[in-house]
Amino acid sequence: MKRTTGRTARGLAVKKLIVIAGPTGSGKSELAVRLAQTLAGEIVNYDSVQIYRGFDIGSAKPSPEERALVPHHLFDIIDADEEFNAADYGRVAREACSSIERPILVGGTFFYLRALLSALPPMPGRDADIRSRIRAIAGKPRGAERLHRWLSKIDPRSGRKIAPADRHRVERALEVWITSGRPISSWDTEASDELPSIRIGLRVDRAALAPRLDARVEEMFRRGLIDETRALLARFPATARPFGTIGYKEAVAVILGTMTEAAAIEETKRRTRAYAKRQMTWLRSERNVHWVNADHGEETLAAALRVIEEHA
RNA sequence: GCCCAGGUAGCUCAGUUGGUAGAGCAGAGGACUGAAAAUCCUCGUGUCGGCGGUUCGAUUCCGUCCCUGGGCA
Repeated sequence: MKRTTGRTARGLAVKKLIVIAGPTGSGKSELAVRLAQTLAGEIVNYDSVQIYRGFDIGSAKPSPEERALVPHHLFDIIDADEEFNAADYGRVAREACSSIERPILVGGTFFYLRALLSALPPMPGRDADIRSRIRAIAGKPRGAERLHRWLSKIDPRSGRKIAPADRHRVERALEVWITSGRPISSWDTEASDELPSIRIGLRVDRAALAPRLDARVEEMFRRGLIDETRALLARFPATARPFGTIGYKEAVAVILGTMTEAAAIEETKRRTRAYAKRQMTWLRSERNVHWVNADHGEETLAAALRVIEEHA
């Protein structure tokens, strides 16, 4: 196999999306910027919190300086009180990627990535009225069990797959049934729809990751996560979605006086670690991921470039 | 030195009217179809502080020693 720099610089015959994946704190953003500089690429975000305007410190959003180095897309595209979900992301991201010469996807919300690459089935979307009806039942004694029994009746497959306590999934499955008359499990994605991509997974040393994540959380609080949250809280209702995310939820608790700052830091560390673990679990089951060792500077970049050239 | 209260899973603790013990957190693995940094599922043998005694049987009762808090001197 021979490679030429010309081929890499000129672009690829078939456009493949370059995807950088890995747990939080694995150095995805840095690698992406280096890749973008080398390949004349543009960064496209697939992180569900970094899409929100103003949620900067707690989401570890790239700084303005970093963003000035290469074009960055899908950061700061919505406000905290706007409704936005994976399906919206899939639509917005497909459009963004189609207009960009060499997109390099970076983020950690693999469900969003799936919504982009595979697209979600053409099921009905959210329906606020139906949701509140379902939630009213859920709030009653043994409501969760009743909803799950209902689900099992209309969609045994989903009933088996979804745990009664998994309120989000039970709720959505029933919502789809009520609005479309079809069980959610009957909507399947067409595998052929998948956009071609080269997925680079950053492999990290588990033992080294935990202390690094801890340090990063402390740094976030030192840099003013609580003040940032206070300012956002003045503009948006505390019930807005991003206020429930890691770090922001704890910062809100400190502002409300229900948690000490020290406890907030510990809780944020805990949830960050759990999040990284969930990401790794997801990534492990993903097919076609090319693994590259993180934190090896030039070596990581070189390995990533090699993967891209070999699979372009 | 004396008096209390404790010493049980990596941590915080519950419990056993005497039949060798279980929660939360941590940790590990997994799921993921419009809330996804969300929401869930699975996984618990540890000289029950040491040593003696009573007992068929002690982590549980008794004695003693050690350790940690707190109080009194």
